[in-house]
Amino acid sequence: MNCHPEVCRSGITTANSCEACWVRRGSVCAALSSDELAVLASLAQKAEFAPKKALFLQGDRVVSVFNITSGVVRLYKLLTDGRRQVIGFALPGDFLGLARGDAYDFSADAADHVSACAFSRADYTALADAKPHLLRQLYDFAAHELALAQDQMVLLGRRTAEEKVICFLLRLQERWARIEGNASVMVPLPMNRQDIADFLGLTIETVSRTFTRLARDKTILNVSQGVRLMNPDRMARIAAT
Amino acid sequence: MNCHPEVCRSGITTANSCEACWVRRGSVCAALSSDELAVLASLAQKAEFAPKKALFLQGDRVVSVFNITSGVVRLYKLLTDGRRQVIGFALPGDFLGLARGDAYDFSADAADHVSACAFSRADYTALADAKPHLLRQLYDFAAHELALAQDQMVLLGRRTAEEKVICFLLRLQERWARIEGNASVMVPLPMNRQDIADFLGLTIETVSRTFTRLARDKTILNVSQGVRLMNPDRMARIAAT
DNA sequence: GCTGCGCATTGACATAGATCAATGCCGCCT
DNA sequence: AGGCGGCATTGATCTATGTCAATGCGCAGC
Repeated sequence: MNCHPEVCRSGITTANSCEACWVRRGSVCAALSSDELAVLASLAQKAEFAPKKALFLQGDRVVSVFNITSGVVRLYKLLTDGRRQVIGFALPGDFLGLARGDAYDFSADAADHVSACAFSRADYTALADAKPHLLRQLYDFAAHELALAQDQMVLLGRRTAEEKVICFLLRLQERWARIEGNASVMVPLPMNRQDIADFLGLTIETVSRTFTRLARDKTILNVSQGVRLMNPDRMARIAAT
Repeated sequence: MNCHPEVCRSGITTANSCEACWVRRGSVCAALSSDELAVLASLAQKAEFAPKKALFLQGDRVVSVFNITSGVVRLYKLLTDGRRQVIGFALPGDFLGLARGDAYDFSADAADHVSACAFSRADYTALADAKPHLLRQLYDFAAHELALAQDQMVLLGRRTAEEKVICFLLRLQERWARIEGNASVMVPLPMNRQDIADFLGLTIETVSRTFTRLARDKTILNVSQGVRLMNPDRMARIAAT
Protein backbone atom coordinates (compact mmCIF):
# COMPACT_ATOMS: atom_id res chain seq x y z
CA MET A 1 0.00 0.00 0.00
CA ASN A 2 2.85 2.39 0.57
CA CYS A 3 3.82 2.15 -3.09
CA HIS A 4 1.30 3.82 -5.35
CA PRO A 5 2.23 2.99 -8.88
CA GLU A 6 2.01 6.61 -9.93
CA VAL A 7 3.99 7.80 -6.95
CA CYS A 8 6.77 5.37 -7.65
CA ARG A 9 6.78 6.16 -11.31
CA SER A 10 7.46 9.78 -10.50
CA GLY A 11 10.85 8.70 -9.26
CA ILE A 12 12.02 8.55 -12.83
CA THR A 13 10.73 11.96 -13.82
CA THR A 14 13.82 13.97 -14.62
CA ALA A 15 14.22 17.58 -13.69
CA ASN A 16 13.89 18.67 -17.28
CA SER A 17 10.68 17.09 -18.43
CA CYS A 18 7.61 18.87 -17.11
CA GLU A 19 5.94 17.54 -20.23
CA ALA A 20 6.20 13.99 -18.87
CA CYS A 21 5.37 14.93 -15.28
CA TRP A 22 2.53 12.78 -14.04
CA VAL A 23 1.31 15.27 -11.44
CA ARG A 24 0.87 18.01 -14.00
CA ARG A 25 -2.78 17.20 -14.56
CA GLY A 26 -4.37 18.50 -11.34
CA SER A 27 -1.44 20.72 -10.58
CA VAL A 28 -0.87 24.40 -10.97
CA CYS A 29 1.14 23.85 -14.15
CA ALA A 30 -1.85 22.12 -15.76
CA ALA A 31 -2.77 25.18 -17.80
CA LEU A 32 0.55 25.71 -19.52
CA SER A 33 1.15 25.08 -23.18
CA SER A 34 3.92 22.92 -24.49
CA ASP A 35 6.41 25.73 -25.07
CA GLU A 36 5.60 27.30 -21.69
CA LEU A 37 6.31 23.95 -20.09
CA ALA A 38 9.72 24.02 -21.73
CA VAL A 39 10.40 27.37 -20.07
CA LEU A 40 9.16 25.97 -16.77
CA ALA A 41 11.36 22.90 -17.11
CA SER A 42 14.42 25.07 -17.64
CA LEU A 43 13.69 26.78 -14.33
CA ALA A 44 12.90 23.64 -12.37
CA GLN A 45 15.27 21.97 -9.97
CA LYS A 46 14.48 18.49 -8.79
CA ALA A 47 14.71 18.23 -5.00
CA GLU A 48 14.51 15.23 -2.68
CA PHE A 49 13.81 15.23 1.04
CA ALA A 50 14.27 12.35 3.46
CA PRO A 51 11.61 11.87 6.17
CA LYS A 52 11.64 14.73 8.71
CA LYS A 53 13.86 16.95 6.58
CA ALA A 54 12.54 20.49 6.35
CA LEU A 55 11.60 22.01 3.00
CA PHE A 56 11.58 25.33 4.84
CA LEU A 57 10.90 26.73 8.29
CA GLN A 58 8.57 29.43 9.52
CA GLY A 59 10.48 32.71 9.34
CA ASP A 60 12.84 31.61 6.56
CA ARG A 61 13.15 34.01 3.69
CA VAL A 62 11.13 32.73 0.76
CA VAL A 63 13.62 31.81 -1.93
CA SER A 64 11.92 28.82 -3.52
CA VAL A 65 8.47 27.59 -4.30
CA PHE A 66 7.72 23.89 -4.74
CA ASN A 67 5.52 21.51 -6.62
CA ILE A 68 5.32 18.18 -4.82
CA THR A 69 5.78 15.24 -7.17
CA SER A 70 5.75 12.41 -4.65
CA GLY A 71 5.44 11.87 -0.92
CA VAL A 72 3.61 13.86 1.72
CA VAL A 73 4.68 17.13 3.32
CA ARG A 74 3.33 18.29 6.65
CA LEU A 75 2.72 22.01 7.08
CA TYR A 76 2.56 23.35 10.60
CA LYS A 77 2.85 26.29 12.91
CA LEU A 78 4.38 26.32 16.37
CA LEU A 79 3.50 28.41 19.38
CA THR A 80 6.40 29.60 21.53
CA ASP A 81 5.61 27.04 24.24
CA GLY A 82 5.85 24.18 21.77
CA ARG A 83 2.19 23.59 21.02
CA ARG A 84 1.89 22.66 17.37
CA GLN A 85 -0.91 22.95 14.86
CA VAL A 86 -0.58 21.08 11.59
CA ILE A 87 -2.36 23.30 9.08
CA GLY A 88 -2.32 20.81 6.24
CA PHE A 89 -0.68 18.01 4.36
CA ALA A 90 0.67 18.68 0.88
CA LEU A 91 0.22 15.73 -1.47
CA PRO A 92 1.64 15.07 -4.93
CA GLY A 93 0.48 17.81 -7.29
CA ASP A 94 0.18 20.39 -4.52
CA PHE A 95 1.88 23.73 -4.74
CA LEU A 96 3.85 25.20 -1.83
CA GLY A 97 4.87 28.80 -1.48
CA LEU A 98 1.78 30.94 -1.54
CA ALA A 99 3.22 33.13 1.21
CA ARG A 100 3.01 36.72 0.03
CA GLY A 101 5.46 38.22 2.46
CA ASP A 102 9.21 37.84 2.42
CA ALA A 103 9.13 35.05 4.98
CA TYR A 104 7.26 31.78 5.21
CA ASP A 105 4.62 31.94 7.88
CA PHE A 106 4.63 28.22 8.52
CA SER A 107 7.08 25.33 8.42
CA ALA A 108 7.06 22.40 6.04
CA ASP A 109 8.81 19.09 6.42
CA ALA A 110 8.71 15.69 4.80
CA ALA A 111 6.31 13.22 6.43
CA ASP A 112 7.81 10.42 4.35
CA HIS A 113 10.24 10.50 1.44
CA VAL A 114 9.40 13.54 -0.69
CA SER A 115 10.31 14.59 -4.21
CA ALA A 116 9.54 18.07 -5.41
CA CYS A 117 10.17 20.51 -8.21
CA ALA A 118 11.74 23.66 -6.84
CA PHE A 119 11.64 27.03 -8.58
CA SER A 120 13.25 30.26 -7.58
CA ARG A 121 10.47 32.44 -6.32
CA ALA A 122 11.62 35.38 -8.43
CA ASP A 123 11.50 33.28 -11.60
CA TYR A 124 8.12 31.89 -10.71
CA THR A 125 6.62 35.28 -9.92
CA ALA A 126 7.99 36.69 -13.14
CA LEU A 127 6.48 33.81 -15.10
CA ALA A 128 3.13 34.28 -13.36
CA ASP A 129 3.17 37.99 -14.17
CA ALA A 130 3.98 37.23 -17.79
CA LYS A 131 1.41 34.45 -18.16
CA PRO A 132 -2.00 35.48 -16.84
CA HIS A 133 -3.36 31.97 -17.15
CA LEU A 134 -0.68 30.72 -14.75
CA LEU A 135 -1.67 33.52 -12.39
CA ARG A 136 -5.26 32.47 -12.86
CA GLN A 137 -4.28 28.94 -11.97
CA LEU A 138 -2.52 30.16 -8.84
CA TYR A 139 -5.58 32.17 -7.91
CA ASP A 140 -7.82 29.14 -8.31
CA PHE A 141 -5.42 27.07 -6.25
CA ALA A 142 -5.41 29.70 -3.49
CA ALA A 143 -9.20 29.86 -3.53
CA HIS A 144 -9.32 26.08 -3.29
CA GLU A 145 -6.89 26.05 -0.37
CA LEU A 146 -9.01 28.70 1.31
CA ALA A 147 -12.11 26.55 0.94
CA LEU A 148 -10.26 23.62 2.49
CA ALA A 149 -9.07 25.83 5.34
CA GLN A 150 -12.64 26.94 6.00
CA ASP A 151 -13.83 23.36 6.17
CA GLN A 152 -11.01 22.65 8.58
CA MET A 153 -12.17 25.56 10.78
CA VAL A 154 -15.60 23.95 11.06
CA LEU A 155 -13.95 20.66 11.93
CA LEU A 156 -11.68 22.20 14.56
CA GLY A 157 -14.29 24.44 16.11
CA ARG A 158 -17.42 22.36 16.12
CA ARG A 159 -16.83 18.64 15.67
CA THR A 160 -16.27 15.85 18.19
CA ALA A 161 -13.14 13.70 18.24
CA GLU A 162 -14.84 10.87 16.39
CA GLU A 163 -16.21 13.17 13.72
CA LYS A 164 -12.80 14.77 13.31
CA VAL A 165 -11.09 11.46 12.66
CA ILE A 166 -13.81 10.28 10.28
CA CYS A 167 -13.82 13.53 8.29
CA PHE A 168 -10.06 13.39 8.13
CA LEU A 169 -10.04 9.87 6.69
CA LEU A 170 -12.78 10.62 4.19
CA ARG A 171 -11.16 13.81 2.97
CA LEU A 172 -7.81 12.14 2.64
CA GLN A 173 -9.41 9.31 0.69
CA GLU A 174 -10.91 11.84 -1.67
CA ARG A 175 -7.60 13.58 -2.21
CA TRP A 176 -5.80 10.31 -2.95
CA ALA A 177 -8.61 9.42 -5.33
CA ARG A 178 -8.12 12.67 -7.20
CA ILE A 179 -4.41 11.96 -7.46
CA GLU A 180 -4.65 8.32 -8.43
CA GLY A 181 -7.70 8.76 -10.59
CA ASN A 182 -9.80 6.21 -8.73
CA ALA A 183 -11.25 6.00 -5.24
CA SER A 184 -10.10 3.15 -3.02
CA VAL A 185 -11.19 2.04 0.43
CA MET A 186 -7.49 1.65 1.24
CA VAL A 187 -6.35 5.02 2.60
CA PRO A 188 -2.59 5.42 3.02
CA LEU A 189 -1.58 7.37 6.12
CA PRO A 190 2.08 8.29 5.67
CA MET A 191 1.88 10.70 8.62
CA ASN A 192 2.09 9.48 12.21
CA ARG A 193 -0.50 9.72 14.97
CA GLN A 194 1.04 12.85 16.45
CA ASP A 195 0.71 14.61 13.09
CA ILE A 196 -2.93 13.57 12.84
CA ALA A 197 -3.57 14.73 16.41
CA ASP A 198 -1.94 18.09 15.75
CA PHE A 199 -3.96 18.44 12.56
CA LEU A 200 -7.27 17.67 14.28
CA GLY A 201 -6.67 19.64 17.46
CA LEU A 202 -6.58 16.50 19.60
CA THR A 203 -3.99 14.59 21.62
CA ILE A 204 -2.27 11.51 20.33
CA GLU A 205 -4.07 9.42 22.95
CA THR A 206 -7.50 10.55 21.82
CA VAL A 207 -6.63 9.84 18.19
CA SER A 208 -5.35 6.41 19.11
CA ARG A 209 -8.43 5.57 21.16
CA THR A 210 -10.70 6.78 18.37
CA PHE A 211 -8.93 4.58 15.82
CA THR A 212 -9.21 1.52 18.03
CA ARG A 213 -12.87 2.25 18.74
CA LEU A 214 -13.60 2.60 15.01
CA ALA A 215 -11.69 -0.60 14.38
CA ARG A 216 -13.66 -2.35 17.13
CA ASP A 217 -17.00 -1.53 15.53
CA LYS A 218 -15.69 -2.61 12.15
CA THR A 219 -15.92 0.86 10.64
CA ILE A 220 -12.27 0.73 9.67
CA LEU A 221 -9.50 -1.82 9.61
CA ASN A 222 -6.05 -0.76 10.69
CA VAL A 223 -3.38 -1.90 8.28
CA SER A 224 0.27 -0.99 8.24
CA GLN A 225 0.80 2.55 6.97
CA GLY A 226 -2.88 3.14 6.54
CA VAL A 227 -6.46 2.19 7.04
CA ARG A 228 -9.13 0.33 5.15
CA LEU A 229 -12.60 1.87 5.19
CA MET A 230 -15.03 -0.95 5.97
CA ASN A 231 -18.16 1.17 6.18
CA PRO A 232 -17.75 4.31 4.10
CA ASP A 233 -21.50 4.94 4.10
CA ARG A 234 -21.74 5.12 7.87
CA MET A 235 -18.69 7.36 7.87
CA ALA A 236 -20.18 9.63 5.23
CA ARG A 237 -23.34 9.91 7.30
CA ILE A 238 -21.37 11.00 10.36
CA ALA A 239 -19.26 13.42 8.33
CA ALA A 240 -22.29 14.96 6.62
CA THR A 241 -22.15 18.72 6.79
CA MET B 1 -18.13 54.25 19.48
CA ASN B 2 -20.54 52.66 17.06
CA CYS B 3 -20.09 55.56 14.65
CA HIS B 4 -16.66 55.56 13.12
CA PRO B 5 -16.28 58.78 11.22
CA GLU B 6 -15.08 56.96 8.13
CA VAL B 7 -17.81 54.39 8.30
CA CYS B 8 -20.48 57.04 8.48
CA ARG B 9 -18.94 59.05 5.73
CA SER B 10 -19.25 56.08 3.43
CA GLY B 11 -22.99 56.49 3.62
CA ILE B 12 -22.75 59.29 1.10
CA THR B 13 -20.63 57.37 -1.36
CA THR B 14 -22.81 57.03 -4.44
CA ALA B 15 -22.94 53.92 -6.53
CA ASN B 16 -21.13 55.63 -9.36
CA SER B 17 -18.03 57.03 -7.72
CA CYS B 18 -15.44 54.39 -7.01
CA GLU B 19 -12.97 57.22 -7.36
CA ALA B 20 -14.29 58.79 -4.15
CA CYS B 21 -14.74 55.50 -2.30
CA TRP B 22 -12.94 55.67 1.02
CA VAL B 23 -12.39 51.91 1.34
CA ARG B 24 -10.60 51.73 -1.98
CA ARG B 25 -7.21 52.09 -0.37
CA GLY B 26 -6.74 48.69 1.27
CA SER B 27 -9.34 47.08 -0.93
CA VAL B 28 -9.09 44.88 -3.95
CA CYS B 29 -9.82 47.82 -6.26
CA ALA B 30 -6.77 49.66 -4.91
CA ALA B 31 -4.67 48.80 -7.94
CA LEU B 32 -6.98 50.18 -10.60
CA SER B 33 -6.28 53.28 -12.61
CA SER B 34 -8.68 56.16 -12.94
CA ASP B 35 -10.26 54.97 -16.17
CA GLU B 36 -10.51 51.40 -14.93
CA LEU B 37 -12.31 52.73 -11.87
CA ALA B 38 -14.78 54.38 -14.19
CA VAL B 39 -15.48 50.99 -15.79
CA LEU B 40 -15.81 49.46 -12.35
CA ALA B 41 -18.18 52.19 -11.23
CA SER B 42 -20.42 51.56 -14.21
CA LEU B 43 -20.72 47.92 -13.13
CA ALA B 44 -21.24 48.61 -9.43
CA GLN B 45 -24.58 48.47 -7.67
CA LYS B 46 -24.88 49.95 -4.25
CA ALA B 47 -26.56 47.53 -1.84
CA GLU B 48 -27.73 47.95 1.76
CA PHE B 49 -28.49 45.23 4.29
CA ALA B 50 -30.29 45.62 7.60
CA PRO B 51 -28.95 43.64 10.58
CA LYS B 52 -29.46 39.87 10.11
CA LYS B 53 -30.32 40.18 6.44
CA ALA B 54 -28.48 37.67 4.30
CA LEU B 55 -26.12 38.79 1.55
CA PHE B 56 -26.23 35.20 0.36
CA LEU B 57 -26.67 31.70 1.73
CA GLN B 58 -24.57 28.59 1.46
CA GLY B 59 -25.70 26.74 -1.66
CA ASP B 60 -27.01 29.83 -3.46
CA ARG B 61 -25.82 30.22 -7.02
CA VAL B 62 -23.08 32.83 -7.14
CA VAL B 63 -24.51 35.76 -9.07
CA SER B 64 -22.83 38.66 -7.31
CA VAL B 65 -19.58 39.51 -5.63
CA PHE B 66 -19.35 42.26 -3.01
CA ASN B 67 -17.03 44.88 -1.68
CA ILE B 68 -18.06 45.91 1.82
CA THR B 69 -18.09 49.67 2.28
CA SER B 70 -19.47 49.85 5.80
CA GLY B 71 -20.66 47.59 8.56
CA VAL B 72 -19.66 44.06 9.47
CA VAL B 73 -20.70 40.85 7.76
CA ARG B 74 -20.53 37.49 9.47
CA LEU B 75 -19.53 34.51 7.35
CA TYR B 76 -20.50 31.09 8.61
CA LYS B 77 -21.14 27.47 7.87
CA LEU B 78 -23.82 25.29 9.39
CA LEU B 79 -23.80 21.58 10.07
CA THR B 80 -27.05 19.70 9.47
CA ASP B 81 -27.75 19.46 13.20
CA GLY B 82 -27.51 23.23 13.64
CA ARG B 83 -23.97 23.57 14.95
CA ARG B 84 -22.51 26.73 13.49
CA GLN B 85 -18.96 27.82 12.80
CA VAL B 86 -18.35 31.46 12.00
CA ILE B 87 -15.43 31.38 9.58
CA GLY B 88 -14.80 35.10 9.58
CA PHE B 89 -16.07 38.64 9.78
CA ALA B 90 -15.88 40.82 6.68
CA LEU B 91 -15.07 44.44 7.49
CA PRO B 92 -15.18 47.56 5.31
CA GLY B 93 -12.78 47.11 2.41
CA ASP B 94 -13.12 43.33 2.38
CA PHE B 95 -14.06 41.42 -0.73
CA LEU B 96 -16.68 38.70 -0.71
CA GLY B 97 -17.17 36.11 -3.40
CA LEU B 98 -13.97 34.17 -3.80
CA ALA B 99 -15.97 30.95 -4.19
CA ARG B 100 -14.77 29.25 -7.36
CA GLY B 101 -17.65 26.89 -7.82
CA ASP B 102 -21.11 27.79 -8.98
CA ALA B 103 -22.45 27.95 -5.45
CA TYR B 104 -21.36 29.76 -2.32
CA ASP B 105 -19.93 27.34 0.18
CA PHE B 106 -20.78 29.49 3.17
CA SER B 107 -23.46 31.97 4.22
CA ALA B 108 -23.03 35.67 4.84
CA ASP B 109 -25.31 37.99 6.72
CA ALA B 110 -25.17 41.47 8.15
CA ALA B 111 -23.99 41.66 11.77
CA ASP B 112 -25.05 45.30 11.89
CA HIS B 113 -26.17 47.68 9.16
CA VAL B 114 -24.10 46.92 6.05
CA SER B 115 -23.44 48.80 2.84
CA ALA B 116 -21.71 47.09 -0.04
CA CYS B 117 -20.84 47.44 -3.69
CA ALA B 118 -22.28 44.54 -5.64
CA PHE B 119 -20.99 43.40 -9.03
CA SER B 120 -22.29 40.70 -11.28
CA ARG B 121 -19.89 37.86 -11.00
CA ALA B 122 -19.65 37.47 -14.77
CA ASP B 123 -18.70 41.13 -15.19
CA TYR B 124 -16.18 40.94 -12.41
CA THR B 125 -14.54 37.77 -13.73
CA ALA B 126 -14.38 39.27 -17.20
CA LEU B 127 -12.74 42.39 -15.81
CA ALA B 128 -10.25 40.31 -13.84
CA ASP B 129 -9.38 38.31 -16.93
CA ALA B 130 -8.89 41.50 -18.91
CA LYS B 131 -6.85 43.28 -16.24
CA PRO B 132 -4.06 41.08 -14.88
CA HIS B 133 -3.26 43.51 -12.11
CA LEU B 134 -6.81 43.15 -10.78
CA LEU B 135 -6.35 39.39 -10.94
CA ARG B 136 -3.06 39.87 -9.14
CA GLN B 137 -4.87 41.86 -6.49
CA LEU B 138 -7.45 39.12 -6.09
CA TYR B 139 -4.68 36.57 -5.80
CA ASP B 140 -2.97 38.58 -3.07
CA PHE B 141 -6.27 38.99 -1.28
CA ALA B 142 -6.89 35.23 -1.44
CA ALA B 143 -3.39 34.52 -0.15
CA HIS B 144 -3.98 36.97 2.68
CA GLU B 145 -7.30 35.34 3.57
CA LEU B 146 -5.56 31.99 3.53
CA ALA B 147 -2.95 33.22 5.98
CA LEU B 148 -5.70 34.49 8.29
CA ALA B 149 -7.48 31.16 8.02
CA GLN B 150 -4.30 29.34 8.98
CA ASP B 151 -3.87 31.52 12.04
CA GLN B 152 -7.44 30.78 12.95
CA MET B 153 -6.73 27.04 12.68
CA VAL B 154 -3.97 27.41 15.26
CA LEU B 155 -6.32 29.34 17.47
CA LEU B 156 -9.14 26.80 17.16
CA GLY B 157 -6.96 23.74 17.50
CA ARG B 158 -4.44 24.68 20.12
CA ARG B 159 -5.40 27.67 22.26
CA THR B 160 -7.32 27.95 25.53
CA ALA B 161 -10.54 29.89 25.89
CA GLU B 162 -8.75 32.90 27.39
CA GLU B 163 -6.14 32.94 24.65
CA LYS B 164 -8.85 32.66 22.02
CA VAL B 165 -10.69 35.69 23.32
CA ILE B 166 -7.52 37.75 23.70
CA CYS B 167 -6.25 36.88 20.22
CA PHE B 168 -9.65 37.70 18.81
CA LEU B 169 -9.71 41.15 20.41
CA LEU B 170 -6.15 41.94 19.37
CA ARG B 171 -6.66 40.83 15.78
CA LEU B 172 -9.87 42.78 15.51
CA GLN B 173 -8.15 45.85 16.91
CA GLU B 174 -5.47 45.51 14.26
CA ARG B 175 -8.01 45.20 11.48
CA TRP B 176 -9.90 48.28 12.65
CA ALA B 177 -6.60 50.11 12.87
CA ARG B 178 -5.82 49.26 9.26
CA ILE B 179 -9.23 50.52 8.21
CA GLU B 180 -9.24 53.69 10.26
CA GLY B 181 -5.57 54.40 9.80
CA ASN B 182 -4.79 54.53 13.50
CA ALA B 183 -4.79 52.01 16.32
CA SER B 184 -7.12 52.62 19.22
CA VAL B 185 -7.61 50.79 22.51
CA MET B 186 -11.35 51.08 21.90
CA VAL B 187 -12.33 47.98 19.94
CA PRO B 188 -15.87 48.02 18.52
CA LEU B 189 -17.64 44.67 18.64
CA PRO B 190 -20.65 44.93 16.37
CA MET B 191 -21.19 41.17 16.54
CA ASN B 192 -22.91 39.53 19.51
CA ARG B 193 -21.54 36.99 22.01
CA GLN B 194 -22.98 34.05 20.12
CA ASP B 195 -21.14 35.12 16.98
CA ILE B 196 -17.89 35.41 18.91
CA ALA B 197 -18.46 32.01 20.50
CA ASP B 198 -19.15 30.41 17.14
CA PHE B 199 -16.05 32.06 15.70
CA LEU B 200 -13.80 30.86 18.51
CA GLY B 201 -15.21 27.35 18.85
CA LEU B 202 -16.61 28.05 22.32
CA THR B 203 -20.04 28.37 23.93
CA ILE B 204 -21.62 31.71 24.65
CA GLU B 205 -21.29 31.03 28.40
CA THR B 206 -17.55 30.48 28.18
CA VAL B 207 -17.12 33.65 26.14
CA SER B 208 -19.18 35.62 28.64
CA ARG B 209 -17.26 34.26 31.63
CA THR B 210 -13.95 35.00 29.91
CA PHE B 211 -14.98 38.59 29.24
CA THR B 212 -16.03 39.14 32.83
CA ARG B 213 -12.83 37.55 34.12
CA LEU B 214 -10.73 39.79 31.88
CA ALA B 215 -12.75 42.77 33.03
CA ARG B 216 -12.28 41.76 36.67
CA ASP B 217 -8.49 41.76 36.36
CA LYS B 218 -8.61 45.08 34.56
CA THR B 219 -7.28 43.69 31.30
CA ILE B 220 -10.27 45.06 29.45
CA LEU B 221 -13.19 47.33 30.18
CA ASN B 222 -16.58 46.38 28.79
CA VAL B 223 -18.30 49.30 27.14
CA SER B 224 -21.47 49.29 25.11
CA GLN B 225 -20.91 47.80 21.66
CA GLY B 226 -17.28 47.09 22.36
CA VAL B 227 -14.36 46.83 24.66
CA ARG B 228 -11.51 49.02 25.81
CA LEU B 229 -8.12 47.36 26.04
CA MET B 230 -6.64 48.38 29.40
CA ASN B 231 -3.51 46.25 29.21
CA PRO B 232 -2.60 45.57 25.58
CA ASP B 233 0.94 44.54 26.54
CA ARG B 234 -0.21 41.75 28.79
CA MET B 235 -2.65 40.68 26.10
CA ALA B 236 0.07 40.69 23.45
CA ARG B 237 2.23 38.53 25.68
CA ILE B 238 -0.54 35.96 26.06
CA ALA B 239 -1.32 36.05 22.35
CA ALA B 240 2.35 35.67 21.35
CA THR B 241 2.75 32.97 18.75
C1' DG C 1 18.68 -13.60 17.37
C1' DC C 2 19.02 -9.63 20.91
C1' DT C 3 18.55 -5.01 22.15
C1' DG C 4 17.03 -0.54 22.11
C1' DC C 5 14.30 3.14 20.36
C1' DG C 6 10.52 5.33 18.43
C1' DC C 7 5.96 5.03 17.94
C1' DA C 8 1.31 3.37 19.39
C1' DT C 9 -1.87 1.63 22.66
C1' DT C 10 -4.23 1.27 27.02
C1' DG C 11 -5.72 2.52 31.68
C1' DA C 12 -6.62 5.61 35.70
C1' DC C 13 -7.52 10.02 36.90
C1' DA C 14 -8.00 15.33 36.35
C1' DT C 15 -10.01 19.35 34.33
C1' DA C 16 -11.39 22.92 30.92
C1' DG C 17 -15.15 23.89 28.99
C1' DA C 18 -20.02 22.27 27.97
C1' DT C 19 -24.65 21.91 29.56
C1' DC C 20 -28.65 23.12 32.15
C1' DA C 21 -31.11 26.45 34.60
C1' DA C 22 -32.02 30.85 36.64
C1' DT C 23 -31.57 35.70 36.84
C1' DG C 24 -30.35 40.29 35.19
C1' DC C 25 -30.36 44.09 32.02
C1' DC C 26 -31.75 47.19 28.53
C1' DG C 27 -34.19 49.13 24.74
C1' DC C 28 -38.59 49.21 22.47
C1' DC C 29 -43.45 49.13 21.99
C1' DT C 30 -47.87 50.26 23.82
C1' DA D 1 -44.65 53.98 33.23
C1' DG D 2 -45.02 49.01 32.43
C1' DG D 3 -44.19 44.86 30.20
C1' DC D 4 -41.85 42.06 26.89
C1' DG D 5 -38.21 39.95 24.10
C1' DG D 6 -33.64 39.44 23.06
C1' DC D 7 -29.28 39.28 24.73
C1' DA D 8 -25.81 38.58 28.51
C1' DT D 9 -24.37 36.99 32.91
C1' DT D 10 -23.90 33.79 36.68
C1' DG D 11 -24.04 29.42 39.23
C1' DA D 12 -24.16 24.26 39.73
C1' DT D 13 -23.09 20.23 37.69
C1' DC D 14 -21.52 16.96 33.97
C1' DT D 15 -18.50 15.01 30.52
C1' DA D 16 -15.40 14.72 26.56
C1' DT D 17 -11.02 15.07 26.19
C1' DG D 18 -6.55 15.97 28.25
C1' DT D 19 -2.79 14.36 31.34
C1' DC D 20 0.17 11.07 33.41
C1' DA D 21 2.03 6.63 33.51
C1' DA D 22 2.76 1.97 32.02
C1' DT D 23 3.00 -1.45 28.57
C1' DG D 24 3.25 -3.26 23.85
C1' DC D 25 5.15 -3.78 19.33
C1' DG D 26 8.07 -3.73 15.28
C1' DC D 27 12.14 -2.77 13.09
C1' DA D 28 17.05 -1.26 12.57
C1' DG D 29 21.58 -2.06 14.02
C1' DC D 30 24.82 -5.15 16.02
